Amino acid sequence: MGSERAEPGTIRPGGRTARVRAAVLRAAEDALIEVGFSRLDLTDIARRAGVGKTTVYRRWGTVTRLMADMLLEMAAQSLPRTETGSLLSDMQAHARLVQRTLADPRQGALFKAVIAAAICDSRAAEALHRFYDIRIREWAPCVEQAIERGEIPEGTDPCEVVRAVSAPLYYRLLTTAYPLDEAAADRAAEAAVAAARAGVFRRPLASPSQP
Amino acid sequence: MGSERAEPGTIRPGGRTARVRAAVLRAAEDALIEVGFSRLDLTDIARRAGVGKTTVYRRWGTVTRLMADMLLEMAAQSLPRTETGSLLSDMQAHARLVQRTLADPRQGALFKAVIAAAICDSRAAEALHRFYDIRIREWAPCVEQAIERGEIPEGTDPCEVVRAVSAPLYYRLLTTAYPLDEAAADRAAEAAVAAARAGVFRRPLASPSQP
DNA sequence: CGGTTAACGGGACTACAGACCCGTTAACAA
DNA sequence: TTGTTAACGGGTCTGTAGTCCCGTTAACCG
Repeated sequence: MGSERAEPGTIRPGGRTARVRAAVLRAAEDALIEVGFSRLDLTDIARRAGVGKTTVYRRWGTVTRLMADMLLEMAAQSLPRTETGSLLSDMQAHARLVQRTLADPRQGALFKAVIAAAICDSRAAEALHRFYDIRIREWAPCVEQAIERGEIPEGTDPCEVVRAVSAPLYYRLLTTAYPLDEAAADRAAEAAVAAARAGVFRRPLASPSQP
Repeated sequence: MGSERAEPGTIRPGGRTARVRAAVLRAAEDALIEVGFSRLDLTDIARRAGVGKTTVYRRWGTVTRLMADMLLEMAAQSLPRTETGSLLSDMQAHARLVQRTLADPRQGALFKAVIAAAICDSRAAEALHRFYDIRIREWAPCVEQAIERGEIPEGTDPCEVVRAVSAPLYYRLLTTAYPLDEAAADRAAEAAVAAARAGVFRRPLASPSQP
């Protein structure tokens, strides 16, 4: 993120290196959509990126590490959240965002691929966990405000509510052939809010939400 | 399943073939746990199974098709469901079953792997969808009885309720590093039941639940 | 039983992903 | 600028996953 001073024995993230990284990540994304996760190979990605394959093998080494780096990049681009006055509307907005993202052929394939990568490699898994941690936390304030408004009980774990909205959409994407439509998104939001109102997501004691 | 008559040009699923299939599926499962999905290769599986690698390549051809066959096998072994007198207890039983399965290192790795396979290959995806369709339907009667008892509204889609129980557990498994404990299972069951009581899973009109 | 042939298995062959070597380019400091 | 060296890239080599050929085994039939 920041710019480092370069002393002897120091990395050089400047111009060329950054350009190579961007080209490779973009090429990897393209290749991912075209040939799918399992058929990805670094030689092909290097060719697409117009970069020496030695470079790709030296910097990333494996497909899954490259995917982990893609996740870092994805996490860096933060998305804006809406803030209407009601928890249901906010969670509906979140659900629709997730639904539109996963339903889009390109983005959907990308998300499936990073999940597959996380299953295959622990570093990719770590990167994926960080990514979702960030994304989920971005929506937590909506839930906190709902608590302050008295819509849902004191002590409710905000992140659990936000996850409860996402979960059914991902589950549907991965384990069924049904379309990810707006109705599914709305149901996910309604279900999470109903459960939150019922006090299901209250923390048991004074323990942090993220152990 | 059934036994066929063998006319010229007919398959021979008898003795040896079945034995080979069983040995290969078992070896694939072992290999999966030991080296992980991404490092699976058919030559190694053939060696583990004590079977000619030509056989494995001829019958399955790719890792993902072998995984699809594993899913057929998994779907064939049906599990018993509990039937207490209350929806919450039934859904808690379901949630605990899913939680214990996914939390078990062996089974957890297996389930992650078949999901990864489904992401990589459309045939494996189809097999996975069938598998979950069966598993989810097995628990639907609990929800139907709850409707008859008047616990939840008429017109509730039973499968959607059962999926709502599983979803948060799978989401937690795939996108976080948090442990899949009993508390998570209970929360999943409580959330689904609360949403069902609120009428979130009623079908919009007289349309079938599975389009 | 014996004949037919689906299915298995050993071993040779091939293509190519990934490793390695070493010369070239261009960040960064002075 | 100029020097230093991190990082890039072309070319070559190698291990091995996956294919192919062909002889062997054992299901299934009559």
